[in-house]
Amino acid sequence: MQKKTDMARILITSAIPYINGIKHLGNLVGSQLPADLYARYNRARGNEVMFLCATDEHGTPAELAAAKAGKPVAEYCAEMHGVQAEIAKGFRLSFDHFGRSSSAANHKLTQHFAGQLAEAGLIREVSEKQVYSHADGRFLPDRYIEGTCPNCGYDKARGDQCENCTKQLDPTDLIEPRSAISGSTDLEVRETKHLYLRQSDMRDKLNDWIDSQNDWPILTTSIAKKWLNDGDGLQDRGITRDLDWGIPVKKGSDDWPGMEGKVFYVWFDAPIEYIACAAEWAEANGKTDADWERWWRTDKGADDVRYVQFMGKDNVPFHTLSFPATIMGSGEDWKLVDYIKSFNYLNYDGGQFSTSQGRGVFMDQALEILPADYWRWWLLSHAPESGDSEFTWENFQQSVNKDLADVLGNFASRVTKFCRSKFGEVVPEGGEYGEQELALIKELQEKLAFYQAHMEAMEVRKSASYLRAIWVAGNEYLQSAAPWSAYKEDPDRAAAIIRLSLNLIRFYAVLSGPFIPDAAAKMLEAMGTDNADWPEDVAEALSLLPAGHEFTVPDVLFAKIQDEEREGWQQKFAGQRT
RNA sequence: GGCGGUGUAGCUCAGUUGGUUAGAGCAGCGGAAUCAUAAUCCGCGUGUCCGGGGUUCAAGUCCCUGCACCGCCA
Repeated sequence: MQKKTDMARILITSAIPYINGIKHLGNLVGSQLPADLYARYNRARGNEVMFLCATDEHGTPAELAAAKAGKPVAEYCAEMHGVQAEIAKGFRLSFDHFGRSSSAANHKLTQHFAGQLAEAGLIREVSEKQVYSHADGRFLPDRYIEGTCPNCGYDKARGDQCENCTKQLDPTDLIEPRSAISGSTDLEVRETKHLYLRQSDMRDKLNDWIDSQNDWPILTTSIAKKWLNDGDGLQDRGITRDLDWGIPVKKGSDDWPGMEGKVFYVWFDAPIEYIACAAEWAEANGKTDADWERWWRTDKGADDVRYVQFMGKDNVPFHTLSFPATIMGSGEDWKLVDYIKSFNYLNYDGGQFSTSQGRGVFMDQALEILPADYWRWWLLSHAPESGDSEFTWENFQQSVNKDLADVLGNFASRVTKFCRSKFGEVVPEGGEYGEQELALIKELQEKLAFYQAHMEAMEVRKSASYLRAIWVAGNEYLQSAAPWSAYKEDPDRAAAIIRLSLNLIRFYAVLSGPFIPDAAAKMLEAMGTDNADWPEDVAEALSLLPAGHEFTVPDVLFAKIQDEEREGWQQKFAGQRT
């Protein structure tokens, strides 16, 4: 049991997935899944956890996807949020709340932050020229304007860059520009006003803050430093757009003269949703403002909170610079992130996973073919921490069959079935724990310490490898203790070995829960207990199920992936998603 | 073009502030055992640590340089 004084408070956020479509396994392993692992682990250790995620809903891509689906954008987003929430449940992502960046709470907070920043003199107005499309009835972002490249003559150059000659372009450079949405050439350059966040003014402050984070991974700090120091240093960024779908530009609750009809740019309101999500959580659960503010306001109880963010490496600049600039610039006591855990990319069979090209396995497809635990285990034990990593079907099949079916699943099976045939479905009585048991306990105590240390450091792969080693230790013990031999001469000795082994199943269930929650629950259920207390003392934990305690033999925990199945999936997922 | 990353056994990867004969898992080979999802356990690894040069008593581990692949940015 946890002592009250050990209890920590951990705020965890996962990068919020964009609303447009279903994410692939590379997205999952880069943020939501490791965040869930960490959340589950901390809950299991008795810490108080607030784990938040949401959908990122604003911006042009959402509008276009909705138009393509023939639905109003709000309706489209609501629907897709439901789809993503359902899939998250399927993967057992244990969010305390899965919010929406389009929520009322986020509208209010985003407008509030903008007001605070304006008051602090950190916002400036900029008048700029943008392309307006009469046919589309909207301003076009640079990349949605196509035309002929003045440099190389390529006729599908985009307004921001020519893909053919890679030359950086301005939309006005294009010859015969047209809308990439409608193809219309009825375009007009209009003068429009936008708000910019003066990030450049905060460069030194941000730099000092980054410098003070000496325990952050190099991947994280090097990206941040690059943006801070590259060229002319950190640039101011536009925080508004001429769009319909988004959070209306306001200064707190007041109108913002000259900004009528404009919305905040998605990069500005998306991270604020981390905070708003907590407010949504409170509202959804009948809590008060104070209940969520104690996670986010250091002047309202959040000073002892440790805040950890999980994300893919492409998201690092926003989390190390832009969002902190918003927080710091507000002049209010909002919680800043304490640790950023970032991930590299997962590749698929020799190439990249790609949402736009439909390449790889997507979250919904994964759940259609195998239970969540299979994916969770493989993805986490191969998480791209030190560099990009590679998914192949052969590796997936081998790892899952060996680790889950042969090492863990079979252990539970051999122990429970042996017991049932010799002693019945009850923890057997007789004999005592001897030298072999003491040696095992000592070994487990050591491995447990390493497992915990790696989990706390968010070393995902290493945690997985220690967990696996803990499973293996059970098989080693059973093999050398050989209760099937002992039973013939000394049934009491066999009883003691099996009593310990049955306790090991419960022990494994508890330790494995963060990785494979469904199997862990099945193991506990089979052992006829709901005691999922984290083991502090291994010897104590392994005598928790006493002689006479009833259990049941569980069904096969992990069916093996057959060669024909693997080959079928390999083919099925070889092409593009249709 | 600029910046960053990666390049270690057939495969996926570890290698902490440079220090004894470079490691793990899987695959492969041999053996033990037979309780179990033909699962488990034990034993077996000379691989130019991408190439070249340098610093050092000592480099996979630091510096320079070349090559390959990848990413980000412009």
